[in-house]
Amino acid sequence: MSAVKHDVFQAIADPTRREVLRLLANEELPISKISDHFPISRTAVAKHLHILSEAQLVTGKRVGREKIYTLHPEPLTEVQQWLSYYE
Amino acid sequence: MSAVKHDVFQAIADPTRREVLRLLANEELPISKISDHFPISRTAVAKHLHILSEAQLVTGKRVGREKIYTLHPEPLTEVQQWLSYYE
DNA sequence: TTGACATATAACCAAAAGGTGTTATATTAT
DNA sequence: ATAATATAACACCTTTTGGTTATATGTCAA
Repeated sequence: MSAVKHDVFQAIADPTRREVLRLLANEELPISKISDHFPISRTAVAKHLHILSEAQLVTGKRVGREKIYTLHPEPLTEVQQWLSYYE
Repeated sequence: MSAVKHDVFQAIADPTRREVLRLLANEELPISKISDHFPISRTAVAKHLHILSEAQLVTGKRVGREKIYTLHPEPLTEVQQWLSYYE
């Protein structure tokens, strides 16, 4: 799970990660709140968030003992541009 | 390679498969011609084509001893629609 | 009819993906 | 000070992915 290993196409390939992005579109959320929405462990959700942050789709800021994740949809334009070829 | 249909998001996650789609955007091609463009074996390319066809992004028609693949970009609209949420 | 060609199929492999549970560390509330 | 909370960091496991090679089958050309 290194710094530039995951690209945006890979990041959005997983349905759980797409749902995470949807959640964060509405509001910033800590890991615990995000993992409440999924039937998997908090550890697994944290890994998904790490992959999303490698793709620069989210950032996490420390607030007290929580880590609050924020959506950054900008990298999705790469997908958009790739798709535009087929319209 | 499961019998379960591959999702279009998963299909386009792989860079080789995205390149295959680009090639087929210009012209229909048999497997052998497609695999000329990649440093991997013909078998590997055939597997990628199988995944793309599970996602309904390509179809293959038998012509003599060749199998000619054709692009069908329609399923990409699912990605387009998913992306539109973030614009 | 024989040989070359195009693809299919099968067995196999290493690495990555997606998950688990446990333990450690930092922060907050009592 | 202690207990509870939130996350991080491991170690570990199973399945999937992306690739290989070898062999079989069907088609075309000489």
